[in-house]
Amino acid sequence: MGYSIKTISQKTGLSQYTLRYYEREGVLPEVSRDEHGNRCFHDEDLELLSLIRCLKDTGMPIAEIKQFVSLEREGREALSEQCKLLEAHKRQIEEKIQFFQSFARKIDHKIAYFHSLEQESKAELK
Amino acid sequence: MGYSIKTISQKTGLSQYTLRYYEREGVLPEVSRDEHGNRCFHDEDLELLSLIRCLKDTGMPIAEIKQFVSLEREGREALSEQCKLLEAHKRQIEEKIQFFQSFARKIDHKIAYFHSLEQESKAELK
DNA sequence: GGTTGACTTACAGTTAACTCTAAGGTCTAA
DNA sequence: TTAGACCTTAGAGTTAACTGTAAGTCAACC
Repeated sequence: MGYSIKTISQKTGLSQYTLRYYEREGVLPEVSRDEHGNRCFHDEDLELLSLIRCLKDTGMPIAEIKQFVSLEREGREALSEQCKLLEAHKRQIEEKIQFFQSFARKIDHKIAYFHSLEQESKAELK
Repeated sequence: MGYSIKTISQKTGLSQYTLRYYEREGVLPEVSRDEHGNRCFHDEDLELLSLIRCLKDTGMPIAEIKQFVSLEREGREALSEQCKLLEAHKRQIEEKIQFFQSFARKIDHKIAYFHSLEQESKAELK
């Protein structure tokens, strides 16, 4: 019989506000309703949301996620299109990882430099 | 005799608007002026800006960068404080790298799954 | 000596991604 | 039967980080 918005909010870590916002904006396809008009999420929604989180947290803007999700509705004809999007995004993630690693090294150098300054200061006090 | 804002904008890739905004907000310490009141950047500014870019691009909010930079003015007493900030940030970058790597794998699985669906579709057409 | 171009300030506007409020419906437990 | 917990919508408000505009100064070129 499906999950309430509260449950999905807890399971995904996205606020109820955000879930409604995502549906409004078309990031999430229309969620089905129960007899009272309340949202009724299913396992497919949960699965899609997990992919959406993944895309979002790796820096894909929601406009682009929306595009990806809208291809979902077009079925098999759109599969290669979706693959292209994912592959392009994966390359971006990999670039980001490279960036982050080089930044981490840079920060390391800065930290080492700061430590050497501290040692100097201590030496002066003697 | 120092660099103009235009030069610095080109060297750092930050817009002139952004550079002024950073100074206004205290992300950048007060930049010295020439006899006409125009900003006159020096190599130290350039160096600090390169660290600022690095912190920003690895996800540090500018409010926190501001805090880090304000410690700069306090000289040697603040060094260990600055180190702590950098070290904490480095840990965050490393966590992000982990995250990104696991997300990249997840996207890989999705791509593989999509490819298998495509193969299926082709097989059906025979 | 007028125009062009780079700069200045103060302040208003924009964008993305939420986040909240108001006003209301429905169900359950005391 | 009423208080409380849940949900709904429409639409307004917030936040971070810029980005743009307006009005003005100054120097260099034609």
